[in-house]
This record gives sequence, C-alpha cells and structure tokens, in this order.
Amino acid sequence: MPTTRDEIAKKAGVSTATVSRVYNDPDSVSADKRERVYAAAKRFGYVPNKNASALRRNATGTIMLLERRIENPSPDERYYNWLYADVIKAVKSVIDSSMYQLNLHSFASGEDIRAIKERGLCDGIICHSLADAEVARVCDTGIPYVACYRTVAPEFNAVFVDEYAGGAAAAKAFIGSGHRKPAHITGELEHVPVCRDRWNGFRSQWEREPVMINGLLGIKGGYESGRGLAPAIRRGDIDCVFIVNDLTAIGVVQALAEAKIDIPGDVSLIGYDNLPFTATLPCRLASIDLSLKRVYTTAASRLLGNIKDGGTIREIVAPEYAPGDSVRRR
Amino acid sequence: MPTTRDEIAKKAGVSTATVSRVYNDPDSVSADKRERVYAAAKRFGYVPNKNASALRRNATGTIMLLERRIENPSPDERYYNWLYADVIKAVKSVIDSSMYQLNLHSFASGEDIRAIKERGLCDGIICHSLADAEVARVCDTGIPYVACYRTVAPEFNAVFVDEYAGGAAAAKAFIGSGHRKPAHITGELEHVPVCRDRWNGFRSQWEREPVMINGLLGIKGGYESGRGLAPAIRRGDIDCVFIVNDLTAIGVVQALAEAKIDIPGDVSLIGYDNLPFTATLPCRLASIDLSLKRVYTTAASRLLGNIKDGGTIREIVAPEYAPGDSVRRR
DNA sequence: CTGTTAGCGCGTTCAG
DNA sequence: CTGAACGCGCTAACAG
Repeated sequence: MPTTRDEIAKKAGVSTATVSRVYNDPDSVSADKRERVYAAAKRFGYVPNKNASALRRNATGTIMLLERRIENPSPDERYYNWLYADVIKAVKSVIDSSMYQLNLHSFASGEDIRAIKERGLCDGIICHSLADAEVARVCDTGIPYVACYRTVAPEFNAVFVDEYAGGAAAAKAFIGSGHRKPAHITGELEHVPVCRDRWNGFRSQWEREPVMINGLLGIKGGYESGRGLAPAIRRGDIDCVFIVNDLTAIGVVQALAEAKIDIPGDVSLIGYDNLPFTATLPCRLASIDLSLKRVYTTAASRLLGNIKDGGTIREIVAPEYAPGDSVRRR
Repeated sequence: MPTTRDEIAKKAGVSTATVSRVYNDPDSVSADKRERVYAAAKRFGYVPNKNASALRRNATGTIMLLERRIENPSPDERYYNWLYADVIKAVKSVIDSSMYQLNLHSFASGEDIRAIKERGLCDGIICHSLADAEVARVCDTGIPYVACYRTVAPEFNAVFVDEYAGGAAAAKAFIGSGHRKPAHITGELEHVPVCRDRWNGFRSQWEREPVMINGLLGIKGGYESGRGLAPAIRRGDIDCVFIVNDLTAIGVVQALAEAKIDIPGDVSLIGYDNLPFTATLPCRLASIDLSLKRVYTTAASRLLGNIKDGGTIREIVAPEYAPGDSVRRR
C-alpha cells in the first residue's frame, strides 16, 4: 500500500508543495526540510506516483525505444535480435533511475511514426538502428529524440558507432601481430554506407591497398566470398582477412573449412559486431565490439537532458577490438 | 495534441461517463451511442489517457515482465538472452492491445520482489523462467501473477512447456525415420528437473532403454559427452542421439566432428530449444521448438483475465519438433 | 441504459 | 523559501 505525498508532508511537518519540490527541484528547498522529507520518505517507503505526476505534468512519463518492425524476419535478420536484449538493458539502466518508464515500440510505416505524436505515446524517443529517412520522420514529430547506433546525417540528434575507427582497429590488430597481406570481405558496398565506412577505415592503415571482395551480406554471402578468396590464401597471397560482420564471417569460416584452410594456421580472421554465438565456431572469432552498452546508456542520458533543456545531441563512440583465437602472430 | 474524453463526449452528444464506459465495458452501452463514440474517437484521434485512468483506478496500469538479474552472465547463460527478445515480443503483442503498459524488471534478491508490492510498481507479474522459491515470493506479494516457461509446483499459477512431451517428440521423430539404436545426452540429471522430464519423455517411447550419458550442461559439457559417445557410434551401437538442449548439442557436434563422425551420415542428432544460432553449425540441427511465443501470449492474456476475474491459471503447452539436416532416414 | 459528480496523487501557480 | 488551492483526464458510485 504505497504512501502518498500528503501523508509524507504531514509526517515531515511540511506542506505538500514542499514534498513535491524535493523531488522535482531539490535545490529550491532548504536543506533542513529536504532532509526531513527524505527521512520520512524512507521510513514510510514513499515513491512519487508516476501516473499522477505525468498526468499533472501533461506528459506521458514514458520514453520510447523505437525500432522498425520486421514482419517475417529472415534467419540472418533474426541474429540481430541478439543485440536487442543488450540494448534494452542498457537503456533500462538509465531510464529506471529517472522518473520515466521505458516503453518498447515498433513501427511498420511512416504513418505509424506520426501516430506516436497524435496519440501522445511518449515524451522522448530513442531510435534503434533507423535509417535517415526514418529518423527524419521521428524528427518531424517534434518529440525529443536521439538516433542510435547507425550513423545518420549530421542534422539529426545521434549517438553512434565510429565505423571507420572500427575498420581501422581491425587493421591495427593485424598489423600489430605481424600480418602483411590483408584482404577484406565486404557486403553490398554500393548500398550499405556502414560497409563503406568499415572498409575505408580498414584500408586507411595499410601502405598498399588490401585485396577486396564485395559479395553479399550474411552467412550465404560470406560463404561465396570465402570460396572466392580460398585460392589466393592457398597461394600465400593473403595472410589475414577482415570481414565486414560476424554473420558474414560465419559463412567465410565454413567456406575455408571446406577448402581445408586452417584458421588461424593459414590465415587470420577478424569479424565485426562481436556477436556471442560465434563461439559456436571451431575457433573463437576475433571481432570488433560495438560498445553498444556505452552507445545506449549515453543516448538515454543525453535524451533525458535534451527533454529538460533542449539543444542538440551528437556523440560518436569508438568500438573496441575483441581478441580471439582466429588471429595468430606471424 | 491528444483529445480528451470530455471533448469526445461533447462531439458524440453523450455524457462523459458514457465515453468512459465504451472503453471499459462496451456492452453496457447501447449500440447507437457506442458507435457514435467510436466515430467521434476516430475522427478526432482520441485514445484514453493511460495515466489518468490508472490513477483514477488506483492502479499502476503496468504489467511487469520479471526475470532474475544475472550480474556477470557466463557465455553459456548469455545464449539464453536470445530467447528474451522473442519473449518480450510475444508479451508485448498481448499487452499492447490492452489498457496496460509493459514494464521490464529484474530482481537480485527476495527483498527486491517484496519491494515490487511496497512501491506499487505493477498490477500483474509475468515471471520469466523462475524457480519455485522465487515464484513463491512473487505469490506472497498478493499481486496477480503467472509463472512462465519453466515447470513449477502445482500450487502456482503457470503456463509452461510440457518437457516430457518434448522428449517424447524427439523419440517419435527418430522412430518415424527408422532409427533403432537411441542414445541420450543429458546434463546434471540429479539437479535439473527439466532434464529429467526430457529424458523420461524420450525413454518412454522406446522398447529397450536408450543409452544415456549424464554429463554437464553447456558447450563444454556437450563436448565431453560427445567424446564419450564416439566409440559406441563408431561401433554401430548407436544410430541416433537426442541431446538435452541445443547449447550442449553444439559441443557434441564439435566432438563428433573431431572424431570424424559424419552427421547425419553416421548418426542422427536432435537438440532442444531450437535456438537459431545452431544455423552456424555445418548442418542445420533438428530440434524441439519450445513454442515460447504461444507460452507467453497465452500467459499474458490469462493474466489479464486473472486480474479482472481472479481464479487460477494452469496451462501446459506442448513443444513441437523442428526438422533439420541432422536427421536422416535409415 | 444514462448522466452527474467526487476525487485518484501530484505539479504548479500565486501569495505571502 | 514556503504553503494553500486548483485541476490534469479519468473511473466508479450513485441516482435517475
């Protein structure tokens, strides 16, 4: 049976308005009364009622984590469900200690995004991996927002991963362990900006241009690219391969296994995303960890600030190299 | 700018109470007025304010999805994060079309569970994979609840998976495709009731007792068990193996690969859980799908009913065989 | 079946 | 810096 503000006011010997102020603008209350309120709150287990405060405030008291709905996810798309649990937990850790609640929401169309505003669903939006056009829709609602994880155009509020730095980190890991003959397997370079960034970051570190194969993303795409690369590896023209993401890397590993190429004996491999299920591979795949926890906790707290004080949000988080057995010193 | 009930009442030419009733007990309103309210609501984009209704109702308007917090998850534990995204989506699909909001919550101690009541955090609790002792704590709060997925003692409200039927389904799949020499790899049979149920279901279908290896759960445990089983497979004493879960099965596959035993050429395999990342294995692992979507949507709607009308909840959902390349007709 | 009315717990004026 | 008082949008009596 939760206590109410009025009871606490009585117990602490202050007015109800003072109790309210203690929770919304502590500095405007004298230290003495503030402490008395805190003490009474602790003694009687008082927590402000979120529904009442949101109602009074003319707000929803809700922060929305927004993602694109995928009706029938392909197997490859489902792998990224994986990240979702981490993302939720990171956002929750910040939101829970604010006066807001977290709400998960997915949209199928731009119309759905407009409806968020019209139906008054939330006070702030955290966009999970949305493309520029989708973020633009969110921006149009006028609700405070931040786009996360994916790189988006500079006019949007965003906290995202420095994909270029990620590619460069892979190259540095190879170079640091004595590799000299790099290759890169990408996926749909023409259509996927992220792939371009990773590739540009990777090539930036080498004196001579790495070999590059531009295949399809995903396990199957990786398998084909891996087969394409096998002869060159066998000839000794390539001693390390950076693969644009872990999912694609799984296909590469399968192709190399079929071609009797040993990892890391014959060639070293680094993936990207650090998806944990790569532990199902014969050897632990080195990868680039997205630091998603950092991205989303940063985004959530910046958004809360933005709701209060306005302004813009722009932060870039550098991913980190996650070592594995697939890289061997040469 | 969301519309309010009072405006809709005016537009529809009815009283405010009637509008309220249309959303809370539609049958108590004449069809004529009901339609007028719906029409006005649609025209002006009216949606009842959840904060206001929860406040007035003296409730929270929140359903909680509760799980145990794992501070530093082991790699094996992290694999089950996977299921979490599916669970959330299933629960959301039901809660979203009710007047409730979904809230995710984790606890570290029994004290945390008691605090849910004291702080008035929710009107109903969906327990995700909790053990009997934890469910008992939840039950003690007096808040309507349902325990999910794990089998729990009969005195608790629960919707869970029929693990015995799952084991039996694996046996039937083997028998139906002409297998005659079964084995089972389990994990910590003494301590894990689920493992016992799966094993009992499996053995129930065979005339002669299957070979059984009781190792440790997880990839490493499976690897050891797989090594132990290899000689018997090579001798032709075993033509099919049911493994207590997919994670353990991954270890088994690795061990058999090392022992140059071909799947499904030399032996057929069926896992349990149908975790999608088994697609990273050389062959698609047949498995038993938990039907978690069904479990959690059922649980959520039963819980909503329970909040309204009381009563008890007890449903058992049978898992389904999910075919794969790891089983071949003999 | 329908309308009138009294608060649910709180944030925020407005006076002091 | 503090307190009194109003009303956010809604549900649930109650009276017709």
